[in-house]
Amino acid sequence: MLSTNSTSFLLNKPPTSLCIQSDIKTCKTIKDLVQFHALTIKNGRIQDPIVAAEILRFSALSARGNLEYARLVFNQMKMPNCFSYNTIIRAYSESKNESLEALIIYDQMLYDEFVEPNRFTYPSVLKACVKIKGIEEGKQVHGQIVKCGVELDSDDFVVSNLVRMYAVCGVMDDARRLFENYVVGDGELVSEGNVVLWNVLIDGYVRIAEFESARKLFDIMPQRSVVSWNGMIAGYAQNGFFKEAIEIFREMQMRNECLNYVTLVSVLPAISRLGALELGKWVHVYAERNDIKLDDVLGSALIDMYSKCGSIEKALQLFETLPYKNVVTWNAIIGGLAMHGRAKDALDFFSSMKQSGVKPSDVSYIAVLTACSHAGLVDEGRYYFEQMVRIVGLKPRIEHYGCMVDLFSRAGLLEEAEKLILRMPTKPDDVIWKALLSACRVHGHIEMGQRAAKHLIKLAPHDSGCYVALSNMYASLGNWVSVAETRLKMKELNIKKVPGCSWIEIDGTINEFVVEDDSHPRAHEINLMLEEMANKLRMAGYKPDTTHVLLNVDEEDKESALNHHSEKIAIAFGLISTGPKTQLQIVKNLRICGDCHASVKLISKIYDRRIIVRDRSRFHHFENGFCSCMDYW
DNA sequence: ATTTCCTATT
Repeated sequence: MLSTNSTSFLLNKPPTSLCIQSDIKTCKTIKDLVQFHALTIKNGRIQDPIVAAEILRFSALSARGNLEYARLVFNQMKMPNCFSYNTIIRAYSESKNESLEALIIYDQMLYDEFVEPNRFTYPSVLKACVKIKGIEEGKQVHGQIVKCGVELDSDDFVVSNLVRMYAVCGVMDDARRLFENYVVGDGELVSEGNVVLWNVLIDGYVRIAEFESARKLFDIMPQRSVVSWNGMIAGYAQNGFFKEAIEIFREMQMRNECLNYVTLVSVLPAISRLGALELGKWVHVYAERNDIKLDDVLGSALIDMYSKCGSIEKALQLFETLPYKNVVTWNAIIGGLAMHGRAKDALDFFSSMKQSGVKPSDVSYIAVLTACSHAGLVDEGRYYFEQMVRIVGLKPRIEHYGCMVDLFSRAGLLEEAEKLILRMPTKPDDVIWKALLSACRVHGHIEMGQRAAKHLIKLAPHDSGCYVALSNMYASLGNWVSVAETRLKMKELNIKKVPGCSWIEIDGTINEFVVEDDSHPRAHEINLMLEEMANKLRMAGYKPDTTHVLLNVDEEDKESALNHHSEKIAIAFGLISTGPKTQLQIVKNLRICGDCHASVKLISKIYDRRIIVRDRSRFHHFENGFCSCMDYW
């Protein structure tokens, strides 16, 4: 750009005057502060404890501060006052990895006969204990608080940090006891408007995934802040309770509760996972209309939402508009492209990322390897794996091995996949064996399939996945005796197959269907549509591929079973609920089966609809009889 | 003069 030159010229001009800061309030940068500091040393004002404390505070806590400088200032104080101790302790407790230093200075403070820790000291000291995960240190500090004799243990800030310390360390019994002693006096609930204390305890239950206790407290708490709502949403979302997260979010809107930036960032992953595009769009519009800052963090969450909800183009558009992109933003778009099977674009973005100076993380490589695996780019996958290990020096995680096993297995390089599993340094998990097993089924390699299944059963004896995959493999070979044996074994061990489940969002409502589902209010119309679809498919010359049906029953029954796979029901519902040519978007919990894949291709042509299906591992864009995955999946 | 809770990517 032409204008860049003139701008940088202006920026590079040296400052015309060196104005010495004479008041700390006018200091903007650490340089200003150093000048001011020098001045106070020269004129002796540094001896004034208040001036010294202010200098310390600026260097330790202001946004442009510098902890090293603060430490030097602190070390030069002959008699640091309580305020100075508190300031430096707080700065260290909030530091990235020097929190232990906060405890060391606190210890120093205890030995200093001229100062006593006060109610401003302990929140930071406790925060430092949490940071270093020091429950023993925390208990000691708790004792010191109780013993100090000035009733610090009835200060809101001290108590909520104590409860937080126990809660974050997972000692919920102690956290609860403290909370009850403080909040409930004489068996009566005392409401002091102390929402934070409630939030902290709820957060503790959420952390150990005790959602019943968390929800109970949330429901009865006398007052809720936006943080209470956000905590529940984030907790549900991070633990896989996506519907619950969205329900709470909806309830917030219904009650006209104030939403903020954190609310949106917390609910978006849940929206992404469910593929609720309409709701996701609403969040985007809400942020724009309410001046919620669309920065790299919220931007990354939105990019992930658009790509997981099928709108990879919208994700790309948004990506271009973000002025600042961090490594997560790049990972989101590269992972999105990979999911949509756009391997070349994913690799191009990966190189732009490096070019723009953002260092790839291990997650970036997961995205890149996923892209290779979905497109069958075996050599490229090998190349990037080697690059990651040998050049970038990242230690491969089990997920990276998973991608490589997947890459080899799908490409039919089963021996190489198995070799890698046997020589990888970490113990292969069930995901890895499952990747190999399902490839063995596709490529009809029964001996290796049985070997993989054996490992799988050992690793996850009560997971239905391996039995289903095994029985699938036998079924596709027509070995019904072995299918029956496998099924019997499942029955004996009381292992239930995870039911196939698909959902489709219509007018902002998520409609969920399981196999052979007829519980929907419009079930009758849906069934009529399913019949019509089957007829039209047959007229188009389609022959159902019944090897995907596990039962040894009549061909006719098998066909009927196929027709009632959850994704077909969802599509039928989509067809009757939307106008002609409207694009349909389906999300499925498992991988789409071969028969559904083949028939949805035709359905997209017969009904002239774009149909986007997100299955467990990737996106399929069906249009005019073809699928974007080019049948490689 | 100071202090607490909730934040994205596979």
